[in-house]
Amino acid sequence: MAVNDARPLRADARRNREKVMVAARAAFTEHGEKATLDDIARRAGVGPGTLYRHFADRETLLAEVYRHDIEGLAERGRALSEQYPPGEAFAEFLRMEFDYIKAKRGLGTAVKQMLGTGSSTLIECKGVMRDAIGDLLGRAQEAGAIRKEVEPDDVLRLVHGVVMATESAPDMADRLLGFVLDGLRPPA
Amino acid sequence: MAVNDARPLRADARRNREKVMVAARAAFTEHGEKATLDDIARRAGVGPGTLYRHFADRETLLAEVYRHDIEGLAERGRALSEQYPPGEAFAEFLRMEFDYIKAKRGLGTAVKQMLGTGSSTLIECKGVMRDAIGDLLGRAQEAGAIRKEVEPDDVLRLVHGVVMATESAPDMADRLLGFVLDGLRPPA
DNA sequence: CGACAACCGGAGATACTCTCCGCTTAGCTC
DNA sequence: GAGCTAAGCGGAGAGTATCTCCGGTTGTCG
Repeated sequence: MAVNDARPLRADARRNREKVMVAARAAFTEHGEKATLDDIARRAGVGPGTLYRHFADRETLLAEVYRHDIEGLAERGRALSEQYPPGEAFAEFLRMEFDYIKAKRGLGTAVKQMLGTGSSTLIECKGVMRDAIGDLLGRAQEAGAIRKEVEPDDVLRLVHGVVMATESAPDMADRLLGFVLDGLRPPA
Repeated sequence: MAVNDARPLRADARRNREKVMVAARAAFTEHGEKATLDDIARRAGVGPGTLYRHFADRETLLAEVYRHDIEGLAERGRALSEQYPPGEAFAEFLRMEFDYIKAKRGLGTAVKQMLGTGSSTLIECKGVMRDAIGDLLGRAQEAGAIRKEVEPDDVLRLVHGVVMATESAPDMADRLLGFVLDGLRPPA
């Protein structure tokens, strides 16, 4: 729906969709994940009806904003693997993912809750992240920096977990991420 | 409020408060953290007004239910330290905490979100857990099973994180918890 | 038992999500 | 550029959840 229709959106519709996305990103960043949709519509200068035609419900909107960000993250991840040695690149990527979710107060938690509902957009996001992590992880493993039995999903979840657990205490983030990374390294 | 008032509650009020707690625990376990409060009141056989006099809002109620459970957990934790050797007791406690939050679908996430709001009940919970963990952690550290620089707060947050991250995939829980525990052990 | 404070409960104020539909306008055709 | 058509707009409002207020009721104490 609204994602891949036969004919392209009319110009005004496309504009409005974009305005809503921008307003939504701002609102979610500012008020946490529970910004009201009517308010987002108002900020965007469109009626609630317009917002809801483009995004079926609050979760869809949230997921769409998230998807956009995730794709940017994965992109930067690919760049990392060319700038750093394998082990470093991996650790650096985790820190990056980290900073992102940290900047988005509560968004991570909200997204996590939605994963249970089976949103197709989020499943897509997960795939994108899994690929990005999988690549870096594979290299790190070949280089002997990370245990062989660790899988991309493990990393995905661990990072998410640490992020969520430190949303209210960002200072601890690096420290905890460090412990987790140690747990992924091969035994000396 | 309603926690430590000068005079004790009237008998009927006390009864109602208890009925609401029971209904709330059932509802939260059954419908996840978003069971409606009016529904809880109905189940408990009281009016919404009564519910809201005892528990200022949804978060307060959730926190109160949580507190009750946490105290039980901490109690069981103390028992563990007498049944197992230090390192084992510690690991076993984490698994226990784990199973509890897992059983409570989504409650962990909800509680976590509230930590940011500074609920006094939850701060108390955290204190209780920190003490329980601190004790087991201290013994494990003395026995050389866990690194010296690990602090109770680290453990608290890591476990919470893993729990939240595996709410939608409980099968991975043990595995991830294992990685985290490895990260807390002294380097070989 | 009588009086009074504590407590009850439900009607309803408020707020939010999401829908429906009459009006507007972009974009194609001639 | 004028007219036609369907895509799109936006706001009124239905549905629902949270939380409040207050007239009536009931426990408790002298």
